[in-house]
Amino acid sequence: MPSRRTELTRQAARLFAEKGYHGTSIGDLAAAMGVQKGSLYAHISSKQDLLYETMAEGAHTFHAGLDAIPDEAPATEKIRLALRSHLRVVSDQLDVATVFVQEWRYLEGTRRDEIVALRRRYEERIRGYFREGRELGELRSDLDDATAALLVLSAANWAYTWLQPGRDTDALADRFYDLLVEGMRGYATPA
Amino acid sequence: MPSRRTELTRQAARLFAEKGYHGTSIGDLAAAMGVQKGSLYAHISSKQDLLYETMAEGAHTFHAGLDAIPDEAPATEKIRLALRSHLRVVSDQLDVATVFVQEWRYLEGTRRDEIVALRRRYEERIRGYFREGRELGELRSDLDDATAALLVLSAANWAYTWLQPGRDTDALADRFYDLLVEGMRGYATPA
DNA sequence: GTTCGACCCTAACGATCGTTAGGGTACCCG
DNA sequence: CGGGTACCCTAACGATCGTTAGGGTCGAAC
Repeated sequence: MPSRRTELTRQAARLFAEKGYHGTSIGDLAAAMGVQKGSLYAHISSKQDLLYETMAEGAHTFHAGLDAIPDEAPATEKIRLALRSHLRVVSDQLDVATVFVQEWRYLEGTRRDEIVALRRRYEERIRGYFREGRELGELRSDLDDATAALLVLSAANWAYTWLQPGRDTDALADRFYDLLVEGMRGYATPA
Repeated sequence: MPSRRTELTRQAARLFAEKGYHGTSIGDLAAAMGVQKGSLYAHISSKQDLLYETMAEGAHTFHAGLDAIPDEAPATEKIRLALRSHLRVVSDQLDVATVFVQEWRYLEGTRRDEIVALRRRYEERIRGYFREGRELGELRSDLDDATAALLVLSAANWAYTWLQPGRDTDALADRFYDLLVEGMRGYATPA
């Protein structure tokens, strides 16, 4: 049985995703919990807490996905698995992922810096896969890996807008991956 | 000399992009105009007006970019030009583009439906280029054009987060295009 | 020289915001 | 039994929200 505290963060993620941080009032949160708004302050010390916790959970989950990728895998495989992981996280925790992408700028103070740093580090891990793939000869030697990483990160970060939970995200990720690796041009696949 | 009215919509786009719609108060707008907040209501009838106008301007500008693409061009060229156009709009009107992507959900009533429909139509025009390219044999016959269009739209819609004004957006667009067409794999480009 | 439109002011409205203080109930553990 | 912990209440706080009413100034047009 989930404690009221964790239930509150769940509802916060849901409402922040749906109406935005500034668009969600403490009263909305309280109503979702079936409680008077003053009562929430037995669990939190400010509304910012809820935003921060949602963001921290998102950052952790995304990073944990990359942590599960074996170091010894080929770089191309790491890219494929990273795409899979990312889409799976977005699908499994759509609310958290939505808030993570959309509402980070409403974080204040040190916490904001912390989350921004985690975001940046995530992007750099992805970029690293591409650099590795180029340097080890798995990818075109003339590959612009920064642009390639940006393309993958765009697809990943945009996913919350269209991904519907319950879909086979692995297959989706593989479709993206295939497209990126093979390209769209006719003669690239003699099929 | 720009009228105060257009200056107001400009400032609104800037502040909405920076702090979000709900994060921007009428007082903030008034301060940016060097005016008392009540005075704004000589120009608008509600805060929503400013959001709607920014959105409408964004929708119009993006569509106008596609309108300039010649019908008789090859589909692949249309895709390349569409990417160029989109990135140029984002760069030239970063505030408007940011609001267009981030704040549309705070529109209310009929206006919201109207803007959402324009968004959808824009996406469909892009998708059409890919379908055309596949059917006319410019692209792989087994191309999943929905996925390919989604990839391009992801890159386009995410651009507001990293694109800095003043950069050569045409070159950027071409890099994206090249990557998408040729793919990342080594043997796809015999150097 | 008066009328008109564009522009801005002050002052206040009712509503809602996030937050606090202080008190209360119910259950578990010693 | 006593103490603690988890949870919720009512009532209010000062601040800020979007919006309105009514009045005022200025320059251009007729």
